[in-house]
Formats: sequence, C-alpha cells, structure tokens
Amino acid sequence: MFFHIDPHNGLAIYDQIVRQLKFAVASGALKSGELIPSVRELARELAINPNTIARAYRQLQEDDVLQSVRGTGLEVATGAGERCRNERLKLIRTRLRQVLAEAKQSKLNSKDLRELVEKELSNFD
Amino acid sequence: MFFHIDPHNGLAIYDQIVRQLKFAVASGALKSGELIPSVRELARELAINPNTIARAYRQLQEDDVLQSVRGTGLEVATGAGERCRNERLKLIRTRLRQVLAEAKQSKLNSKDLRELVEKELSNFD
Amino acid sequence: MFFHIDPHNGLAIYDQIVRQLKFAVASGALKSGELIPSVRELARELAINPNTIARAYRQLQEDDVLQSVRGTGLEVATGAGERCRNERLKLIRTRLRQVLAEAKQSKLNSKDLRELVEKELSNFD
Amino acid sequence: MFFHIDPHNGLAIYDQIVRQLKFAVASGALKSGELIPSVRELARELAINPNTIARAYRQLQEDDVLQSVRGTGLEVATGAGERCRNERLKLIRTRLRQVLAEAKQSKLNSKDLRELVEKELSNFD
DNA sequence: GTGGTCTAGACCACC
DNA sequence: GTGGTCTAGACCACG
Repeated sequence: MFFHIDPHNGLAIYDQIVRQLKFAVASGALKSGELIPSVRELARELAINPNTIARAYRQLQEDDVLQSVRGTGLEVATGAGERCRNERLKLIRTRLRQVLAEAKQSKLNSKDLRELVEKELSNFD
Repeated sequence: MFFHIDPHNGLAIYDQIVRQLKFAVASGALKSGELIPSVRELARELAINPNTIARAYRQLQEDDVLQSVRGTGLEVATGAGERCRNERLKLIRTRLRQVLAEAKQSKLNSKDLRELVEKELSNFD
Repeated sequence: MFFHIDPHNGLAIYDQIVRQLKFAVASGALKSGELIPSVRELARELAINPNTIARAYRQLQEDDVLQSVRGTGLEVATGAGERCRNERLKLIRTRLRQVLAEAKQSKLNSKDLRELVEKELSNFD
Repeated sequence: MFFHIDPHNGLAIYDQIVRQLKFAVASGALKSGELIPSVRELARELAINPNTIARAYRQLQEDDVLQSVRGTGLEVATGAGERCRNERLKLIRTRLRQVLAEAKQSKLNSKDLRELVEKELSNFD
C-alpha cells in the first residue's frame, strides 16, 4: 500500500493510517468492495506493531469506511467514497471557519483577509 | 484576570493559560512592564494547582513574553506585544496555508475555494 | 548511563542532566536516532524523582536535542551532535570574552593576560 | 553613589551591590576609612528595599571589606583595597582556568585555544 | 510576599 | 512498556 508513516509526526500512528486510508478512499484510489491488506501484512510491511494497525482498522469500521467480510478480511464499505469526500469537505469548511474566526479576533478586516487568502491561493495555481 | 479554563478541552491546562495570556498581550490588554497575578493568586482564583500555573509562566518566560523580577513577581517583557502579534499572524498564515493545501488536494479548484472563503467571510462582517 | 548528579551543586538537578546529556551528544557518545534511557529507568538508576528527569527531557526536546517517538521513548534528534558542538563553542567564546573583559577592567594589560593564559594552558598540555 | 542596579539581571540585587562596591574599592574609587552611605540613604537613592541593602552590607562586613564604626556608620576597612584586588585576580584566574578546562574537554587543542584568545584579546586593545 | 525546585503519587493516550 | 499532564505538599533564596 501507499502509506507514509512518520513516528516523529506528533500525530498518533494509528491516526496517520486512518487519515491516509480515508484520503485514498475519498480520491477513488480505493473503491467500494475492494479488499485491504490484513493487519499482519500491513504491520509487516510498515514495520509497525500489529496492535496499532488493528486499532486503525477498528476506527475505520466505526466510521463506516471499512466493513468486515466473514472469513475473508476487511473491504471498503459501500458508499464510503462519497462519505469520505463529504467528511473531508466538512472538515475543510470547519477549519477554514476557525482560521478566519481567529483572524477576525486579531483585528484583521475582510480586506486584509482576502489579500492573505489571495496570496496563498496564488501559490497553488 | 480574564482566563477561561476548560480542563476537558483536550488542550493541556498550562497551554490554555499560555495561549490566553499571549492573546491578552497581543491585544494590548496586558502591557510591557505590567505585573501579572502571582502563581499562588492565579492558582487560587482558577482553582488549579500552583505547579500548573508555574509551568505556564515558565513557558511564557522561555517565549520571552514574561520576565521575572526577583522577589517581586513576573512582568510582561519589553516588546512582548509586538512579538505576540507577529507570532499570531504567522500562525494564522501557516494554518490558512495548510487548509488551502488540503483543499487543493481534495480537487477543489481556485474558484470553488474562493467561493468557500467568501461564504465564510460574509458570516463575519 | 554516565550521569554524575550532585544535589548540592547549586545547579538544579534537571539542569545538570540537561548539560551532561548535551555534552554526551556533543562528544558523540550519543548519536542521532539512539534511544535514551526512559524517564522511569533513569529515575530509578539515579534515585531521583521521575518528574525531575521528565523536566530535563522536556527541556532537551525544546532545545531540539531529543525528539519523542510515540509510545517508544525519546531519541537523539537528527543533527543534534552538530548543534550541541556549536552551542558549546559559542558558550566558551562568550565566557572567555567575559573573563577577558573583566580582566581588562582590572587594569590587566594584554601582556599580563597573555602570560596568565599561557600559564594556565601549560597545565593542560 | 555609582551603583547601576538591574532587577532583571538574574543576579540577586544584594549581590550586584556587593560586587560593584568591591569593584569600587579594588579600583581605588573608595579608599580605606571612607564612610559609605547609610542603609536608609542608599535604599532611598536606589529605590530598593532597605533589607536588601542591609544584606549586602552584612555580606561586605563578613568579607572584611567594610567595618562598622560605633555610632557613625560603615567605613571601608583597612587593607580592603589590596584584598579586593587580590580577590578579583584570584577570581579571574579561577574562571579562566574553568573556561580553558571546558574548552579542552571539547577537544580544542592549545593552538585553537591560543587563536581564540588572541582573537578576543585583539578586540580590547 | 515572590518565583524556583523537588518529591510523591496519580491518570491518560499510545505502542 | 513509553512520555505527558496534573495534583499535593514541601523547602529554598530573595525583597
């Protein structure tokens, strides 16, 4: 798989796995019904404690991104792609709102903020 | 003083104190040379262990926001206001950049982003 | 490990640990990526309260000498050796400058100073 | 008097007074038998707690730099000039030795050290 | 009165 | 097992 795990990240390892897998599902790299690597396999591949992988997968099941197939393993749940994209959008909106709110609190007016945003946007296009 | 501490915030208590005091300094509510409440006094007022307050104050000294006056207490350091405002701006810029980057990653184009930002901005004016 | 702690040193215990660990890193006795003794282990070994060790380690993280690996422990940060050596050199230079300045203030001329230095240097070769 | 007291210095205020008065005696600015300002007078002048001045004077009496004259006040002790100069020299020698020792510990050889010292010396001549 | 340090013991999330 | 945080209570030097 396509995981980049950094133990120095500050973020918990299981959380890095959760996020990256959700991103893969959101972007369509993983499709509904597709089987994902077993706990042991991914643990070996990433040189990470299996408990940590298991915890990530458990979290993903709670979030309805994965579902277990008896005797077979875990697969991407139906409708997971749509759901992950929505979650992602919602998260972005929330964070954007937070940043803007804090900016307002710092006495930045709409004009300053728009300039700031434009400047950052221009770096990405 | 004007501290609102929520022990269930996720954020460490000492960190909440650090941030709120920095904000007070940035906004000019606390000016350079001004004495802040003593460790014991604030501990009493907030019903928090003095060690926790002390830890926050120690952190603020390392960040050059406070300086100690032997046997007298802690005062706001010279130039702290300017420094806190700069730190705040830098933080906002960084976070804005992160959110926009993640939005880009989610296949949102500049137009969508601008709309999103405008919508959020209009809620604040 | 190789710590010599003297509680009556005048120097705070946590500071003695910080300095000695930095010296170990500067001298190459501890290399980047190497895991250092856990808080509890070192506390047991030195018969010192774990909180005191933790405080030293926290300080060393702020100084970018150590970095934490979630659930595993603390390791020497990348580039810490170089950084510690530089810090050490800078410290020596600063202190040398102070001593010489004070000597000058005491009406010692360059010749006297050079003699003094030579005499001390000869004791070390 | 000619005291420069900085409460942000890190050094205890009483210690700053002790050092500066000793320096004045060593340099001949204050001569044996000369009366120094009373505790109250100096306290007023420096806007400092009289207890702090008293503590400094007590320390200076213990170091045989000052002696009390019944009913009159404190005067500079006989032979204090010579004694202060000696103490100063001894202190400088000790500190120089410490710095050089630490430099040696950092693997600097005699040649490097001489260069360092020369460089610093040239800034003073 | 002030801050600074240390000890002792507890709870948490993470691996 | 690991570090991170918090509480409680003590002692010190300083003003």
